[in-house]
Amino acid sequence: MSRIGLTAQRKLILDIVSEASDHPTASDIIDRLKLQGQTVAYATVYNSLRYLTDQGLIRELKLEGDASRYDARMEDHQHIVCTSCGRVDEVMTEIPKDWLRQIEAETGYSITEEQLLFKGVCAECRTSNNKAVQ
Amino acid sequence: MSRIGLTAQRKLILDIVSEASDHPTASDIIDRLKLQGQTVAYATVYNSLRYLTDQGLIRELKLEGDASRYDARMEDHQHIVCTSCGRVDEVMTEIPKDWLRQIEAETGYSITEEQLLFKGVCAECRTSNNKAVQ
DNA sequence: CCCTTTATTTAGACTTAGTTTAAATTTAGA
DNA sequence: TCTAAATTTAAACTAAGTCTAAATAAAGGG
Repeated sequence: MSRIGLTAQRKLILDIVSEASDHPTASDIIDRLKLQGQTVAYATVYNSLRYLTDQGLIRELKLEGDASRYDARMEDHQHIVCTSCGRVDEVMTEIPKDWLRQIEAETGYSITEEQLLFKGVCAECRTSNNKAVQ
Repeated sequence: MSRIGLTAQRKLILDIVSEASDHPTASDIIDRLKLQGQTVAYATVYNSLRYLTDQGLIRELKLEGDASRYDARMEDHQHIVCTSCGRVDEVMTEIPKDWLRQIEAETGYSITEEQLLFKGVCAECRTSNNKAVQ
């Protein structure tokens, strides 16, 4: 029985996710590793991201687009994406407990997790009369 | 300027999505077309799904797994997925308005859309002492 | 109606994101 | 040190979806 914990590769990847504020994709992470002059195999990046997710050290997010994004903020929170510029911000406001209880009553499920994605236009895009996606 | 509306292929696909209660994927839809003895090109299924989504006739859902799912119920609603058996149900309970206003205040966004995914264990899985994902 | 233009469908090549495989390497611990 | 288990690696592979260019269908003006 071994309890290796963080290998060098996993640590590198955890550090990148922890220091990022933009919820990077696997491919973003590969780019940043290259910028640091590190070479980590493609599959190792994916394996490590799964390992870190399973260990509860990071979270996998499926937001817009095809590629999963990763987030090292583990406090309970949700996300909001700007339909105009694409930035993703954190939503820290807690989900109303009585609303969750209402949903459990309606559906018969016992809820264990919530993945909430809000979309809208961020303050910057609203002020800079950017008429993109509105 | 032409306003063709529904071609034969698009109508076939809309009917499949409308009659389904299981949020089918593109590949599910291709299977069901084959079962009906219809042949619609692969790319046409994707093109049609996008067209129908753009026209507001169906909704694209990104739930668990890699493939998008499609839903013809257009009333404002959300989804809940059972972590034990994988079934997906609709959540009709409305999002508390004051909570949304709170999030707008916190983030500075003006919210235009919500994609909320709840996870939990459905009533059936709980009673049939299925210990899978708990 | 016929002709031209525009939209749609089609097959198949291609892309992107991620998984699998099997060998090589590393690590842990007896 | 030696062995067994875990991890990393490169490369092949898979799944989901997009793109391209040609073929077909439909619309509208004359």
